[in-house]
Amino acid sequence: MINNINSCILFKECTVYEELKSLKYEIRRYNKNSYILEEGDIIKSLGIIISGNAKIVKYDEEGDENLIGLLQVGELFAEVFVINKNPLYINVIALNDVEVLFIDYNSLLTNKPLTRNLLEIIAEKNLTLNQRINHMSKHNIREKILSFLYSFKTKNISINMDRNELANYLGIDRSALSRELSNMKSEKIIDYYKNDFRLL
Amino acid sequence: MINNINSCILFKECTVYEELKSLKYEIRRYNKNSYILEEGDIIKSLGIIISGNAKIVKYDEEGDENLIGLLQVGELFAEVFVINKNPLYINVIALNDVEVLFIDYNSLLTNKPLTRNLLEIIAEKNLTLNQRINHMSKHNIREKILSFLYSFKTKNISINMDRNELANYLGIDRSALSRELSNMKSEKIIDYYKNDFRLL
DNA sequence: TAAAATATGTTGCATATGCAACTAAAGGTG
DNA sequence: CACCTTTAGTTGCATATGCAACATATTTTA
Repeated sequence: MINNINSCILFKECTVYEELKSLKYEIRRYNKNSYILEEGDIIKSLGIIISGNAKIVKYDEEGDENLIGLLQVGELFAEVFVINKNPLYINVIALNDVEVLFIDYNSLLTNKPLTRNLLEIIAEKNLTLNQRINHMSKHNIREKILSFLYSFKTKNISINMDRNELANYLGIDRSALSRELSNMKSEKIIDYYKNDFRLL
Repeated sequence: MINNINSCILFKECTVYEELKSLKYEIRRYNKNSYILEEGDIIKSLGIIISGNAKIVKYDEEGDENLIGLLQVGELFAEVFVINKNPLYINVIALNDVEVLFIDYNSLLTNKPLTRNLLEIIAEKNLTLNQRINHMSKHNIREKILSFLYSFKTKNISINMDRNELANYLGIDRSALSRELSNMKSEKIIDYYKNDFRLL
């Protein structure tokens, strides 16, 4: 259902149907576990999930699968590879039955609002990556956690990662993260229950 | 001298003079040590260094200056803040007498080749940041170093960072970096002299 | 070329944190 | 509800690495 992506930021302040009229695009369907994009591909279209879920993975030297991210309806993927004409070094795999809208990059560039939105999306990712680097650059776990929590600019924080994901995000060991969270709780620096944190 | 920026990637496959005709822009001059952009500013123009050098810094909680990067002739700065309309959280300071070309973002968007180039620049930065995160995510110093060196895709590597900068880039201690480099040299995993490295 | 400044290497030491292995709690499923 | 799976917390231990302080090497400046 194309309507699903009305909420996609790429179409911010646009009507999907209207914009698509002037674009070169196609809709493709994928079965569970099939490859939507594969390492080495050179792609010329932006992909947007219309229905279903997908994962982005990378295989390391030993061939182990490495989860980079999850894709939900309305999410864009692999934009930077399209823009830079670089061969993909990630894989995008359907987690269930998935529909994808592919928009030809060249035709998208003729559309000013969409181009502006694309720029915004990538610039936003840029800031996000920079933020993560800032957290990771801190010299100990406590500072990493605090850097992360402060970035929410509020005392009450709900995060959308479990402990494992948070540990990966900050580049630390899960058990060490748990340990330090405990310490900080007992020192009354923070309080938390599950994924809700509070700065004291 | 506007000619200095012919090499700027923003003008890739363009003639600066030609493109500027259709753009809203201005050229500003700054004395050594003056602020080109200041934390908190909301900016609507992309800046490009035409002459001189500048630094990008951030002040931490204690007010200590933190070097984020250096700007040379032809380099773009603070693009992501322009695109996202976010207030700046960095400062750009002239290291000597500096001339800056400011191009109004809205008018730039009307120019397809420049917009495409801007997208490329930001996408490229994105990949660079991702790469750095990959290095930093490794679990020990040796792996960080190797991840960094492998990313050059060649056995002979010249880097443009000194040890201190490299240590910061990888998020580790300088002396620990030196130590590990020594170890790797004596184990004949790598060889190096100054900023030239070789994978064995 | 001497002297000062900067960059890199070395080393001892303390400890923060990764790792492994386990326990406890929560969530999901039939 | 009982069972299984997933997620989170705990703890002992070994060690990699941060830190500090110094030594050496290289570059810059006058």
